[in-house]
Amino acid sequence: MSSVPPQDAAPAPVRTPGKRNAAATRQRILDVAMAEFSAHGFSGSRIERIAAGASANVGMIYHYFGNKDDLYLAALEASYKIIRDREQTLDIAHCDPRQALRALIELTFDFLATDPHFVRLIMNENLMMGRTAGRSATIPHMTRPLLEQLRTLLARGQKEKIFHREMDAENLYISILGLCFVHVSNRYTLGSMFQHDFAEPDWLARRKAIVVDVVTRSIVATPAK
Amino acid sequence: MSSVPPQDAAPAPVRTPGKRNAAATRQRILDVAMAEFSAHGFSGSRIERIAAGASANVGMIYHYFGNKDDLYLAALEASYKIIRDREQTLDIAHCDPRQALRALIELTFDFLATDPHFVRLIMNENLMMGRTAGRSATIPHMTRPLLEQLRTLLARGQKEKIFHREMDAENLYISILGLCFVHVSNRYTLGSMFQHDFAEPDWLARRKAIVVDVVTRSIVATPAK
Amino acid sequence: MSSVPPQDAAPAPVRTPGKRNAAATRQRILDVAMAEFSAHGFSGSRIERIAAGASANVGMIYHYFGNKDDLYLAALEASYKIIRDREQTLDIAHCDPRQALRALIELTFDFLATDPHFVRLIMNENLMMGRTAGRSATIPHMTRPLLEQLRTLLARGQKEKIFHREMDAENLYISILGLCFVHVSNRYTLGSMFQHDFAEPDWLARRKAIVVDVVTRSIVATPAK
Amino acid sequence: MSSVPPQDAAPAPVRTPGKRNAAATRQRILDVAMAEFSAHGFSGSRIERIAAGASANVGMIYHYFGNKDDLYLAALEASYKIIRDREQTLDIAHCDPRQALRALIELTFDFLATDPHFVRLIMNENLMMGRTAGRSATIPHMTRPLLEQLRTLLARGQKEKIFHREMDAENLYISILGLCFVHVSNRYTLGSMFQHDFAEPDWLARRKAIVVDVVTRSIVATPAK
DNA sequence: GATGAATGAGCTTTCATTCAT
DNA sequence: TATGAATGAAAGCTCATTCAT
Repeated sequence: MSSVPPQDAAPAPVRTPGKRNAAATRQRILDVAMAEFSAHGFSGSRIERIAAGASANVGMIYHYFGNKDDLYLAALEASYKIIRDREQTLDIAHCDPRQALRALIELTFDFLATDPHFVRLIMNENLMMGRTAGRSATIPHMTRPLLEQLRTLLARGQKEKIFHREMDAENLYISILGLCFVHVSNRYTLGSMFQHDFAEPDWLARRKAIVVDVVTRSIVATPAK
Repeated sequence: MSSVPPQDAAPAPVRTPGKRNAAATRQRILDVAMAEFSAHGFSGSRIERIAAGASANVGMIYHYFGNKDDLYLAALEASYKIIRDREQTLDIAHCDPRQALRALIELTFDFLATDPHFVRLIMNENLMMGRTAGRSATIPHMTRPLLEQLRTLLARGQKEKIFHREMDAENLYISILGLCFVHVSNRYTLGSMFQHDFAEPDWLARRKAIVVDVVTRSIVATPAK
Repeated sequence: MSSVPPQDAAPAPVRTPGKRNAAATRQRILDVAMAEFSAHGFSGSRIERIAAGASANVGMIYHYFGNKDDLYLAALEASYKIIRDREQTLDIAHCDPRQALRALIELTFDFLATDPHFVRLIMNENLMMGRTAGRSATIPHMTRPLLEQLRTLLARGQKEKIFHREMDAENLYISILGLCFVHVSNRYTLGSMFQHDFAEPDWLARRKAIVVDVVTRSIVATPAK
Repeated sequence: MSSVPPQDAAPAPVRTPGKRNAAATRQRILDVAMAEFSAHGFSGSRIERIAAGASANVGMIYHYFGNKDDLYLAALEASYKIIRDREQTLDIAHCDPRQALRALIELTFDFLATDPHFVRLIMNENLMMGRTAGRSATIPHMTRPLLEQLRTLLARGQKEKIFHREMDAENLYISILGLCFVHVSNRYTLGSMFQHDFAEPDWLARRKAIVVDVVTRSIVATPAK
C-alpha cells in the first residue's frame, strides 16, 4: 500500500488500478476466480462475489470470459500452469537420481501444502468428473514435460542400478501424488479423526521427510538407504 | 394424530395411504441423498431430485431430516459408518502382523475403489472445510476402533522385530489412505494425464499389489521382502 | 367484491381465490399471460408482471408452464381455441349460402374488432416467423372444422348457381381475413394516416357493411346484389 | 477536435483512421437497423447486433442517433419513405381510371410481398400502439400525396360513370391494404393452416390477379368486368 | 404420514447506456 | 470520428423452505 517504488518519474502510462485497463481487469477477475472456485467449488461460487472481489462488475466477467463455465475453465488452466511451470525449474537430468527424486517429491509436497488452492480446484474438478479438464486444449499439453522428467529420472536411476526395474513413471507419480496430496485434500476429515491441524508447519516438515522416505524405499534397489 | 387404528393386532402389513412405512421412507430418502450428495456435492444437490429419486416428496425430507444441512449430515454419518463397520470385520489381533497389514490395506483399497461414493463425500466435506463433520457427534466416536487396530498392529509388529520403530499409527494410516485414495479421488484428472481409465479392474489389481508393496517396504525392519 | 351469493351454506369446498387452488391459479396465470403477450409481444412481456397480475408468484409460472416459451405457447393455443370454437357456433349447412357467408364474415369481423387480443397475438407470432405455432400440436387440429365449413359453404353456393366457380376456400378465407384484420392490426398507423380512431363503433359498423359487400360481390355469380 | 488535416485539397478520399466516412457509417447503421427492427421487433432488437452488422460500434449508434428509441424512429421513417416514394412514380392522373386502379393495387401488392421488411416494421409499430409513429413529424406529411392520388382516381372514375359513388378514398385504401397485406403479415400462421408457403411466386401471382379482381368488382358501377 | 401448492430470496445472464482514450 | 471498457438495472429462472389440506 504505502510502499511505493522510490523514484518513478518515468513517463510510462501508469494506469490507475481498475480503471480502463483491459488486461489488468481480466487478470484481477481471473485471480479472484481461482480463489473463489477453490474456496466454494463450482456450484458454490458466486459470480457476483468474484466481480466484487476483483473491483469489477458482473458484466465484465461475461465480457471477458463468456460465462461461468468458461471462467472456471480459465481458472483451472491457470492453476495447472503454475505447478507445471514450477516443476520445470527442476534440473532432473544433471544431478544424482536419488537427489533428483527427493527434489521432485519435496517440490510437489511443498507446492500442494503451501498453496491449497490447487488441491481444492483439482478435487472439485474430479467431483465434476473431469467435465472441464476434458474440454481443455492446454491442460494435456502441459503435462508432457512432467512425464518426460519422470521417465528420464527412472531411466537414469535404473541404468545406474540405483533403482530397481519394477517401477514405471505412472505408478511412481501416483504414489508421490497420493502421499503429497492426501493430508491437504483430507485436511479436515483427518483433523477430526486425529484431533490436530494437518496444516501445521511442524507436522508438515516431519511428514515430508516420511514421504521422501516411503517413496525412496519403494524404488531403490539397494536396501541401504 | 388422534385417529389411531382400532385394533393393531393385524398380522399382515396393511398399508393405509395416510400411514405408509415411515422407517422405509426415511431410509429410501437417506440412500438417495448419499448418492445425490456424492454425485453433485452439497451445493449442486437438489432436494427435489432426492425426493423424486426416493419416490417421496419434498415435505417428507423436511419432516424426517429438518433441512438440507441436516440431511447432508445424516448422509455423511451413514457413509462413515459403512467403512468403519467394514474395518471392524478384520481380525487384526490374531494373525501375522504382515498379513494383517496386507489385509487392512487391501480392504481399504477395495472399499474405496469399489464404491466411489464414500471418496466423493469425503472430498466434498473437505472442500467445505469440514463444516459438517465438525458438527457430528458420532463420526469421531466411530474412528476410535480403527486407531486401536492400527496401534495393536504396529505394537505387535514392532515387538516381533518385523516392523521398525519409527512409524506411528497416524503416519501409517495416512500413507495407506493416500495410496488407496488418490486414483479414486483424482480419477478424471489423472485419466486425462495418462490417457486411460483409472477405474479399470486390471489396472486396479496391479496397483493394489504395488500399494501393498510400497506400504510394507516403508515399515518392515528386515530388508528381505 | 361486496356482492356475495345470497344464501350459500352449501358444504361444497369453497376455495378462497388464489389460495391453494391449482386449477384456478393456472387459469389465472394463463388469462393474464394472454393479455400480457398480446400487449407487449413475446420479448416485451415480463414474467414478473404476469405473476403479479395473476396474484401468483414467478415460481408458480415455472411450476405450471415450464418456461416463458411454453407459457406463450399455451396462451397462443388458448387464444386460437376461442375463435375456432366461436366459428363452430355457426350453422353453415342449413341456411341460405349468401346468408351463411354474411354471418361468417360478420362473426369474424366482430370477433377481431371486439377483442383485439387475438389479432395482436397472431401478429406477434408471425413476427416471430411462426416459431411457436409450428410447435403446437393442437393448432393445426383446430383449423380443420373451419376449412370444412368454408368448403361446404362454397359447394352449396356453387351448386345452387349463386356463387361462380372461380373461388376456392383458401382465397375466400384470406380475403375475409384481410378485410376483417387490417383495421385492427394496423389501427395505429392507419389512425395517424387518416387522423381518426379505427376502433370507433360507428366507423366499425359502416366498415363491416362494406366488407360484407366487397366479399359478396367478389363471389356472387349474378350481378344483382 | 482541434487537429484539422493541414491542407484539405487532396483529391483522393484519404481515410484517416480517426475520421472515416461519417455519412456512410450513419447510413450503414440505418440500413442494418431497419433489418434488425424488422426481424426482431423493438424489444427483441439488439443495439450490439446492429453495431456489429454495420461494422461499427455501439458508441457510434449513440453518437448518430441518440438512443434505441430514436434509432427505431429513424428506421421507421426511412421505411415509410421508400413506399411513399414508390407510389409517387405512378401517373394516376393521365390514364384510364380502371388501369390506374389496377396499377396502384399491383404496385402495393408487389411492394409488400417483395420486401417484407416494411410489413414487419408496420406490424411491430402497431403492436407498440403507434408509440413511435405518433412522435414522427415526417410520416403524416408523407401520406398526403397518396391520399391525393386516391381522391383524384375516384373522382375521375365516378365522373366517367365507371365507378359507383358509394366508395371513398379511405375505404378503398383500407380494402387494398388489407388484401395486399394479410398474406405477408400472416404468412406463417396462414402457412400452418393451409400447409404451404405463402411467399411462393406462383401463389403470389395468382393471388395478385384475385386481389385486383376483388377490389375492382367492389367499385365498378357497370357489372361487365 | 403424505401431498403438492405457494413463497421469496438469490442465482446467472443480458443489455441499454456512458465515458475515458 | 471511432473504440471498447465499464456500469447498473433488470431479466429469466432456480431452489430451499413453508404450509394448507
